Order: sequence, then C-alpha cells, then structure tokens
Amino acid sequence: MPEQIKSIRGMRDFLPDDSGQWQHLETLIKHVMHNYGYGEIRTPLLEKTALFSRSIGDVTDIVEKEMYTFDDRNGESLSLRPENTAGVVRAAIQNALVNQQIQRLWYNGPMFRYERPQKGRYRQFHQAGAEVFGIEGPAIEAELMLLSARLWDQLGIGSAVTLELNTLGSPEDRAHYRNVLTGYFSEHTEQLDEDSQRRLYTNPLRILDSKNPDMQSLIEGAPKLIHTISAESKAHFDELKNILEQNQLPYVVNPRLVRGLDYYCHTVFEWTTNQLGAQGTICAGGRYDDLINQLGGQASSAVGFAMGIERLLALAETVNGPQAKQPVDIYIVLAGRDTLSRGLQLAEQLRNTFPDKQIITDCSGNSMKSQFKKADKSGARYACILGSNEMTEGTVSIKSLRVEAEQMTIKQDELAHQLALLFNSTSIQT
RNA sequence: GUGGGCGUAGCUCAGUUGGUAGAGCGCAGGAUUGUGAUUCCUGUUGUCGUGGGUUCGAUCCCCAUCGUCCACCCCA
Repeated sequence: MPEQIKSIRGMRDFLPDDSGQWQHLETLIKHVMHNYGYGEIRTPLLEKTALFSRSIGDVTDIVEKEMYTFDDRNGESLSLRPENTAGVVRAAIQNALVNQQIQRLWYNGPMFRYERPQKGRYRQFHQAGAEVFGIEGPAIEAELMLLSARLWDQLGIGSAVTLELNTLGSPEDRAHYRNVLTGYFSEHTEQLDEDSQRRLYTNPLRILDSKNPDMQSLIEGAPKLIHTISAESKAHFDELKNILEQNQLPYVVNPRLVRGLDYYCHTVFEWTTNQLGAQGTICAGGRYDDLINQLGGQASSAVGFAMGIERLLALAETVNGPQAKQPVDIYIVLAGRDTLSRGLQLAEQLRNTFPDKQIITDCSGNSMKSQFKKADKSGARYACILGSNEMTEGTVSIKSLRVEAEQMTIKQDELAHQLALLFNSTSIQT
C-alpha cells in the first residue's frame, strides 16, 4: 500500500459529528452581529507580510516566528493571516470605509499561526470578531462587551466566563509607562527570569503577565499604569466602568492585562474562563486608535475584538455537555433489491412535500434487522417500509419508532399525506 | 523554540520479566424464512506509528524520526 498523506500538524478536519456545533455557533454569531447592526466583511486569507509586521509589531513572536510566510512567484513576501484586524483595517482603508465614517464590521474565518499545538491552540484556528471605526468614546467599547456577553448567554456559557478590563492609556501614556516599567525592571534584572529578560527589550508590559510564581512579588511592586496615565485617559476608563455598571455587566479590573499585540491603547479586555486549562482566553480585544493611520489611512479611532471559535466550542461542550445530533425524521427501510428504485422515488416525493425534514433512504441492501437498527440509531421518528408485500400491493408501511403506535399499511400515494398528519399530531403534543 | 506523557483492531484500552497479540464497544450474519431494547450464537479487521540498532528471535530493550496530548513560550 502506498504511504498515506496526512494532514498538516495542528490543522484539523472537522467531521459531521462536530459540524452541528460549528453551525450552531456560527448562526448565533451571525444573528447577534445582525442584531447590533454590524455588517459582514470577508477579506483574503493571504496578505502582504508587511501588513502584519507594520500592524502587529515587528518584535512580537507572531510576526517573528509564527507566521506562514513565503515568497510569491514575483518575489514578494506573503503571509497567511495570523489574525484579522490588520486585514479588516487594510480593506477598510482601501475601500474608503473609514474616512470620517462610522463602520461596524464583523468577520469569521480561519487564521494561521505556526505554533506548537496544544489544547485550544491549533495552527489553523478560527476567529470571529468585530471591528468598529470612527467612534471615540467608551460607549462603543461597552457595546462590544454587551454584544459578546449576549452571545455567551445564547451559547449557554455566560456563567463560565469573566470579563477582565484594563486601560493602557493613550499611546503617549503607554510609551511613557513602558519607559517607567523598563526602568523598574532594569533595576532588578537579577530577579528576572530568562523569559522576562528577553521581554524587557521586546515587550516589557508582558512581564506583568508572567506566570512564574518567583516573579510575583517583583511584579506586585512594579509601578501601576493606572497611576501614570493622563487624567483624560483615566476619565475615559472611568466612564466605561460607569456604563458597564449601569448596564449590569459585571467586570474585573486586571491591571496586569496588557495584550500581546502592539497596536492597542486605552481600553483592553478579555473574556476568560478557568475551565480550559492554559488557554483560558476565549475572546479578547481593545482600542487601537493609531492603527488606521499607521497603515496609511486617514486617522480614525477604532476598537474591536476577536473570539476563538475552537475555544468557545470546547467551553460550550464542557459547560453544556455533548450536544445531541439532530435526529432524522423519516428513515426508509427497503427489503429486497427490487424495492430500491421505487424506494428512492418515494423518498423524492416525500422531499417535495417536506423540504425541511431529514429523510434517509437505506440503500445498503442489508437485512431488515440491520436497517431498523440504523433507523433507531439515527433517531428517526418514522420508518417507512417497502418490501415485497408492499411492492405487489402498491402500499407502504409506516412504523412509529419513538412512541408506541400500531404499524399501519397505506397506499403509496397517501404516504406524504399520512406522514403530514402524524407530524402535525405529534408536534401539537410536544 | 523548551520540558514532559503517550502511540497495539474503526473506537476505548489490556498484554508479553523479549518467543510476532486479546477484551469490550462497533460492524456484518443468524436464533426471529420481513421489523429497532435486551439476551444468545457466529463472523470481521492489526505491516503492535515509522526507520535503524542490540538479540538466535523485538510489539516489548536502545537510538532516531513522525504523530498526538499537556505545560512553558506566545496568544484567540
């Protein structure tokens, strides 16, 4: 046998058993976004590498070593998108969506990062997100949080997640704080672990996020950003907290929450859970007022977030348990080769009458015992049986598989009508 | 990129102090010459992840490699 070709590491197949949950979540997202008046945007999976190095930040690991980057045939460096904010901003600028306009956009699709796979982390993974352009105040930030909270409730995971908030201040505040922090940690380099010594040069704010227990007292002693930011930035953050309180959306201020990407300023937030191991962030975002200008657009404020679809599905399964597959409605049992053709014909007629029902024709030619077993497993409410008796008499039998009822044999041309009566009567009961 | 666990039937796993493998589930047929629980009977599938080494002999020991899982890093 020739060697099998396997999928690429960290890139998974989603099989029919999973796709019901995916479709459910994607439908919820679509409805909630519509509900808030957000328009869907779809951008290419592949962009120029420069887009990401200019937006995400040159020294982040994502750009340095986690992108799928290669040269196009004309020698230009391209990358599979590791996230979608950069692409959406690029598209908005290019299509003149941002000039002094308000835009509410959402997206859903695959992203790619060359990382070591582990629970809730894959090389091809999926994010849905929203981006809003042209609104300055904290109200729109609150709207995004309320929107996501609504989605969690609809998914049934509302009680399993926590909203964490922080502010980075204005870009100037952030730059200033970065210097203050660098100064503080530089005085204690001997207490920094290896990772944090590196972060001192790449992204000192990330040191605050360190999980190393030996570093915690040092981090506790670090200057707090909230004390160094401007009065204006603080007022912005206070107003946001006010709005959230008035809308009864609980939150926790986490001063260590800094986000990894370079473009954030002012409000940053994460929805986290403690039920997914190390990958506890299911959704994250914040304000990035400078990015549009950085990417060559007319300066405009911007805020957005992205949620990890795989993590959301994992959490929903943890919280709600495995979800049952949608049961089949009608299962057609065919006894004998000479019934197959007629069976397919009857199935087609039933589909004309019941375009929304799931109708399976057993084409296997296996024993009736086996066909009924399959019908039972499929969850079918009714089995329609066509055997040699029915064939000669022009009839078909209907057997109820879910509730006790006598099997009936009727004329074939009455089948759709009879099933319609049965479906109606049982749906009234339930 | 770093550290650790694990790769045996479609699935979940057992096993051999080194003598080339088994259970349950599933699947197929039958007991019930045309009927889904349960029960009983019969049958079914494996290059024991891959390559090399040690050995008379390796699924088992050693090395490498790939895959997978968990944590770090990074991040949704």
